[in-house]
Amino acid sequence: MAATIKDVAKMANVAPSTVSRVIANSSRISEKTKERVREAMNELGYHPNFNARSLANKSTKTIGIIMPNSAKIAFQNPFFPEVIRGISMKAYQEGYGLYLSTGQTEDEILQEVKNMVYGGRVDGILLLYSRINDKIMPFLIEEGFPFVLIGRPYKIDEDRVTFVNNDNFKAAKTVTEYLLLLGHERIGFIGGHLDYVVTIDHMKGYEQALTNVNIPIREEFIVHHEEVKEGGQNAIIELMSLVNRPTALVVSDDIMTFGVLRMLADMGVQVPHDMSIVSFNNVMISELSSPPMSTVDIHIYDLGFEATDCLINKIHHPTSGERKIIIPHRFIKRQTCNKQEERV
Amino acid sequence: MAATIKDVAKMANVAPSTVSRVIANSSRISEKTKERVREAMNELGYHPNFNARSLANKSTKTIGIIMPNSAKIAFQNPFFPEVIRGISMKAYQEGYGLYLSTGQTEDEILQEVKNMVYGGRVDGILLLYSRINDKIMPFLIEEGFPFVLIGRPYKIDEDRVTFVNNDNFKAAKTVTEYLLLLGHERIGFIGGHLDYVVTIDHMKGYEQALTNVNIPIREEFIVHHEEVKEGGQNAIIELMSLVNRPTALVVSDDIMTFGVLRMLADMGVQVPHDMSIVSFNNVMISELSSPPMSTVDIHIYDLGFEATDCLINKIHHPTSGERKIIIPHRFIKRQTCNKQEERV
DNA sequence: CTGAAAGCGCTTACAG
DNA sequence: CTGAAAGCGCTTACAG
Repeated sequence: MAATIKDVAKMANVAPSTVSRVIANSSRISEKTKERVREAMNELGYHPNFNARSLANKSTKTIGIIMPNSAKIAFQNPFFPEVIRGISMKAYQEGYGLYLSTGQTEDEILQEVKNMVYGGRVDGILLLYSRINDKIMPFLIEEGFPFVLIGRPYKIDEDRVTFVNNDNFKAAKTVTEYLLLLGHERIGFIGGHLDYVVTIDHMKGYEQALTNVNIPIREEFIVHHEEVKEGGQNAIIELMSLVNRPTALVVSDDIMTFGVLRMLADMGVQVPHDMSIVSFNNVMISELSSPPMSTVDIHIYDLGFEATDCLINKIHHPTSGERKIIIPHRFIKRQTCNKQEERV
Repeated sequence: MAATIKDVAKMANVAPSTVSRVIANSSRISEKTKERVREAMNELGYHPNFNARSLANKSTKTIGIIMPNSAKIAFQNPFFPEVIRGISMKAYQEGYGLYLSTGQTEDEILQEVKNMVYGGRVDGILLLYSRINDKIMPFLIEEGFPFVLIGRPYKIDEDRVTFVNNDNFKAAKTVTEYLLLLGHERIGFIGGHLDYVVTIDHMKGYEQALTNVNIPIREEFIVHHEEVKEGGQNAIIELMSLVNRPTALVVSDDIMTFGVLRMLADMGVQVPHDMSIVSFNNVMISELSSPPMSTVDIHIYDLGFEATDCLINKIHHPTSGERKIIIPHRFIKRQTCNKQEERV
């Protein structure tokens, strides 16, 4: 049906191998024949067959993107589209395509990854999340397959994986200190599932800030929920039911904060007057909350962009060492934090 | 490196063709040899090479997803992640993979589509948007390549394309009538770029509702912006600067409505007391606006799911006719609409 | 500077 | 029920 390299060769009166070399723009072919071949290609509307090329080349020029149980959780949070934006931009620049994981459970995803790797469907993989006891990363390490993690590996394997991350510990410590300096002493923490390394880092930063000023860590002030939307709302119910409520909150994710703000408004609790809040991510919509939320911009787009850069590097230079990149964060002060007055 | 069909054949003492048939689970192979071959496959950790299979098969088992200039606009709006969720689910069920467009300009995207089609990179394509004067769809029609449109084709080509859409005209008409029935007479419309068919349909529905009750359409009440976030905010400035301001608004997109609500709050305009608003999409975060927005749930997930179903059908039965599917919508009343009192 | 040939790892008529 | 052979459309040593 479609024109092949043979058709072009015939029309240009050369061998198929020559056509192939013209496509690759080999310097060993004369300008004259290049011209002739190119004309034939245009004439026939020739386009190289991707699968044939991949098979012969053992290179697909495509990157696999692995999200945590894709449909259910991941795409509910604007973090993922935004990180994919960054990935997409860099991938396009470098002529790489994007292949998306679709599995729901971890086992399904692992199976997909195996198919990608063994089947030669992608040249490298981007892991968009970091979870403890995850099976995907160990598999990739074991296989020596090029991949880059967005986030950081938990404890072990630190030196065996390239990753792009924020300093989430420090960011959480800083915003907690900020609340402390505003006079808050009863500060709660709302985070995602403790399986996620980012949650752990946020929590540790929060705890460290409290410990540094000798404020004991109160278990009941720390709540975790997996679902970002309902999670924020449920967390608030728990926290506001305490006899001794917190006056300020560190929330691990902006979408959770939307839930928190919504629920607080329903309860008639004024933010920031009655409750101060700092959050993380600064996704596109964060500035549109009511009131606009103070949050840590983690430069999600850059995470994706840099990770893709690293990955493509690894694909091209498999033996180059592992890299650890920290994308700087920036605290964006908006209107969800207040000085806490002394009022017994 | 990786085990091939030949290695398996050797180990199981059969011909490569037999191994291939075992993979395809051909009924012409005896259970005995199937068992033997499968053992060998396990032993060797065999996984079929994807590119070889695609080349021989002329089928890739992957679907191309085309978004409007991917990075910049598309992923800013939760519509796209949500529709991809639906796509992802159905694709996974049917054993299809997802390949994402990454180009930024229309020309770049068209080039990508050509590569996908001519290069045999995907078996079918999902167009996630419908824009007038778009070059992608005509190309796909011309080539007779399997694709499904989410949205509807504008005027021409109605009968030559399979599409999955909402009745956006009717939905817009209904919500406008709702505002009318609440006593509003000065109703504004904020929409996306008029290139998008969905914007046109919303606007026509809005206008029809007004015309039906003999309210003249006022140009200055209709504003369009492409950017969802800034768009909503800019639109409000324009509308509130009018001498005779609207008392109610039909807004084409929930994220725009977030911008509208934010800006209105800054201006001290009370919603719904001073301004009623209805919106479209009901994305995940819509219920978390302040106040929670009344919006039309268009079942985005279903759009993606059904479109994928249609596409896979088309891939399997290329000659079956074109289908037009309308996903039902549902108006979700929350707290952004009020009865309009008579007050000169 | 160019060509003939082998090979990438599968599938699928064809033959038996 | 199974095998030998040709073919999918490229690339790339090897030779000249």
